Amino acid sequence: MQPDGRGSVAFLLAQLGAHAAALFTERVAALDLTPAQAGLLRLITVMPGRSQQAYAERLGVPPSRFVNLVDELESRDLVERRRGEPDRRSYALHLTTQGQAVMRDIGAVGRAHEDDLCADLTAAERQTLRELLGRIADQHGLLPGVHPGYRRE
Amino acid sequence: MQPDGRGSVAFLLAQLGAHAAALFTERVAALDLTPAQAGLLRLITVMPGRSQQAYAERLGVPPSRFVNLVDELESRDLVERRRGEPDRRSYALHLTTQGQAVMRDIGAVGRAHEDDLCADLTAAERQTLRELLGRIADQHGLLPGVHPGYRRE
DNA sequence: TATTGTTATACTCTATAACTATA
DNA sequence: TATAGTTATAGAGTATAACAATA
Repeated sequence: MQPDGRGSVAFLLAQLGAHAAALFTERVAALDLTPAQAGLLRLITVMPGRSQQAYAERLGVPPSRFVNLVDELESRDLVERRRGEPDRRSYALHLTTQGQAVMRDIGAVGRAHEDDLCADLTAAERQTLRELLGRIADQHGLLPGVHPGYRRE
Repeated sequence: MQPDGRGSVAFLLAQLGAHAAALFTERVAALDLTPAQAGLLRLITVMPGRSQQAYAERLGVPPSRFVNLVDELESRDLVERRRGEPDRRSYALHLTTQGQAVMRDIGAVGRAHEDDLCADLTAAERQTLRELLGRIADQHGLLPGVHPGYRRE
């Protein structure tokens, strides 16, 4: 523990990260989504039309689990599987119109989440914080938008 | 996603938190410990001699799981159960001499972990980061030294 | 009767690997 | 024969609740 009694950067990151993730889980639950589902919707938004394999690999999720994730979203008409062309073994994933609408809701949830979390910081302080955290993320090779703890949500 | 393409503070916290936790898991595994075991050893160091119930409540771990945690540490002679006085239903927990030695190893691991994580930041930047993170942690009522994600490690 | 700690059990989540269809 | 996706299954980890000892 450090002189201020709050702990190291590493511990604060782990502690706040878990807290932020738990808050986000609650918030997207209001949209009847898990964080994993929300994350996949976002990824498809950013890079649409890829194969399931491509998304699964990027997220670090084993195929067997990924199928389930897509099944849930497809059964709710948020995501559409389209047979691959010309390789008909694969499926390309796309958001439906409903999926795009839900994606906008997720964006609103994300902004509320951010404001709640940083409520006590000024705009300048948030910017400083984002820069410092971004530097660490860069240095450790973390992909923007890909949650490492994704592997179990 | 933010203009710099790295994401919001909230997302960076969740992402880096999971990454930091994963790195720490690897490091303490070298001591043949899980993060949960290391966390309990630390808690007993800070406030020794309390009842199992007191520790379990503080960590937010259900009693049935806590028993297991103590069993593992006791079987390795790192922690000792002492019958409560005068209430003989309870057990007070203490570190053994071996447990104290392991606790020193955990401290060394923690410092290496911190240095690795913050390698690219100056001392002043680390301090700034710790202050900003500490403010958020305070605001959200997080207890120093208590990992929320503790509930499943 | 209530409380501390323990044990039993059922449930959820996961990865591994077998399987189907296309190539 | 190899690959994309799917399904089956067995294992790990968890919380709930029944239990034993002490108050």
